[in-house]
Amino acid sequence: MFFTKSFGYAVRGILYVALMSDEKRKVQIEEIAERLSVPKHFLGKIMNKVVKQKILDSTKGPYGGFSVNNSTLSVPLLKVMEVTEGLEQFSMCALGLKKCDPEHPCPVHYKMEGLRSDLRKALAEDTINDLMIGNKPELIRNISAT
Amino acid sequence: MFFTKSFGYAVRGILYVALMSDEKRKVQIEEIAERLSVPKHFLGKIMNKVVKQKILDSTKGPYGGFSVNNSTLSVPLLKVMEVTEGLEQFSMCALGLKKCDPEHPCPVHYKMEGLRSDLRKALAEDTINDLMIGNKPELIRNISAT
DNA sequence: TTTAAAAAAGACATTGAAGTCATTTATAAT
DNA sequence: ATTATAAATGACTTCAATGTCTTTTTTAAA
Ligand code: FES
Ligand code: FES
Repeated sequence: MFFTKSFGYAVRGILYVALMSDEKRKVQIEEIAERLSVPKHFLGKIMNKVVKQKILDSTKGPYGGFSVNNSTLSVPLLKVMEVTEGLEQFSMCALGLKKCDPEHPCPVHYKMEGLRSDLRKALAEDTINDLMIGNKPELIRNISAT
Repeated sequence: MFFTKSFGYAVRGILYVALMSDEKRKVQIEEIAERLSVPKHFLGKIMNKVVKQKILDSTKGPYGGFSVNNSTLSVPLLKVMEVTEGLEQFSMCALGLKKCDPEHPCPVHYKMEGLRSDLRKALAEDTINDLMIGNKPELIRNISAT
């Protein structure tokens, strides 16, 4: 795949919270990790970053957990990528060379630049909300690892 | 970048040999590693795989080294990727889910499938020869890490 | 046939992503 | 105030990609 596991965990975790935290209920890391078959503590660290970047809210203590805020649904996947693995990918040479720019184009530079920008555009356009079309149970099934 | 370092080393190594082994001269790993600023022994292992897959020829001993064969120039980059890091990327879920198919599409499946197939197509179309247009010294500069 | 050169092979070391575990901090209910 | 709950934090382990070093194998020249 193009991304780190952290990115996948983050997207699925955010999505799960967005799908489940209907009313006042908050969603605990325990539940997310179980339903998504994801390592609990590792997911915890990733969700922590997500909260620090205001993509989700969290509260400690009893009846605490993760919940959406007023920006959650409009967060683009590119933002999630930025939080989890950074955006260096998009400015790195596909062949691993130090510089990647039109001044020092490796033999695949122009082609790769096009593909990278396609991917980046797709991630910038797609928001959490865009991933939530469809019926809830099916969506949840489709983000669970089985 | 989308690829492993191994892939980049392989492409650059093959390209260097294709550019330098004009006449009867063979190119040694020592020279390749130096010119491309790549770890010698690691490159050696990668070149070894490349030779095993008949992308290049090699001979041991004095006056030995790596040389192009009659298929080298028509090898697509996809083949180089297959040799170095495999093609699993193209059938893996972008979110890390076990299955990746239209039966179990994650929320980014269709978009990612499109992007992946664009990349795959680009790599399948582009051959070593396609990367060799232009003047030799500049090409060599452009695959050196500096 | 001996020697030197070069690739091939194998045994380790390093590194960063991923994962585990224990402790600390914050908070809601009583 | 105390307690229980849940996130946050930090120390550690694991694993695969990468990188280093040494030894082995092959081959051409003399
Ligand atoms: S220089 Fe290689 S992709 Fe830009
Ligand atoms: S199922 Fe996720 S990319 Fe195909």
